[in-house]
Amino acid sequence: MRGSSHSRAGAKIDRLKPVPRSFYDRPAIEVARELVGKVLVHGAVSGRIIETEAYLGLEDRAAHAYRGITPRTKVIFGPPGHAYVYLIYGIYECLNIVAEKEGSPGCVLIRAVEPLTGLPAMRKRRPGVRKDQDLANGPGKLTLAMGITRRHNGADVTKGPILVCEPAQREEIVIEVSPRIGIKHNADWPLRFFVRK
DNA sequence: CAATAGATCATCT
DNA sequence: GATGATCTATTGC
Repeated sequence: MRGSSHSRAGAKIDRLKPVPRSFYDRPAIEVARELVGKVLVHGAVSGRIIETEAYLGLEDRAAHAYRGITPRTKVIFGPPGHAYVYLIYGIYECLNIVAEKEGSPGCVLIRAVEPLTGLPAMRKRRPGVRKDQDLANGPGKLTLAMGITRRHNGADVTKGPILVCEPAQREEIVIEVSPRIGIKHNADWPLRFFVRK
C-alpha cells in the first residue's frame, strides 16, 4: 500500500482487540509467523508488524536463552505474552514477545513495523528521517520510534502499556521466509518472517 | 550505489 | 575483558 489514504486512523486504535494469551502459548516459530500482520500499540502510537524472527530455546545457539536462565533472560522462561526488551550494542533496544508455556524458552523478535498512528510522535523521536516507512523498519528503530525501552521488560502485551492487537480489518498479505539477520550461529535456519511487498 | 567503521554498555566469561 | 538479534555517517567506486 503506498500513499496514506487512511490518515484518520488515529481515532480508533483503542478499540482494537488484544491478541489473547493462548495465541502465544505455542511454538515460537508459529507465533513469529502469525504475528506478522498484527498491530503493535503503545499509547497513541501504533504500527503493523511486518517483520519478525523466531528464537528458540536451548537448541538454538543464536538465542539469548541458549545458556539458560540468567537475570536478563528470566523473562523468556516466564509465561507467554510478555515483552522481553534488552540493550544491544550499548545503544539500541530490541523488543521480543515471549512465546511457549512457562518454563519453556522461546521468543519472537519484532524487527519492523509499518507506522499506522502517532506519526508526529514517531518523527519527534526520530529526527532526520525522511520517509514514513523508514521510521520503524528495523529492531532498534521501532523501539525508538514507539518509545519502547527496558522499562517495559516483562510487561504483559495482552494488558499494556504495550499491546499486540488484531488488525481492524483482515488484509491479504503474503508472508515470506528467510534466514535470520545479523547472527553468527544457525545463520541458515529459516526463522525470519516478513510481508512480501 | 556498496562497503565499512564507529558509537557505547549491560551482560556474561 | 570481550562480545553483540543495530544504526548511521562516511568513504570509495
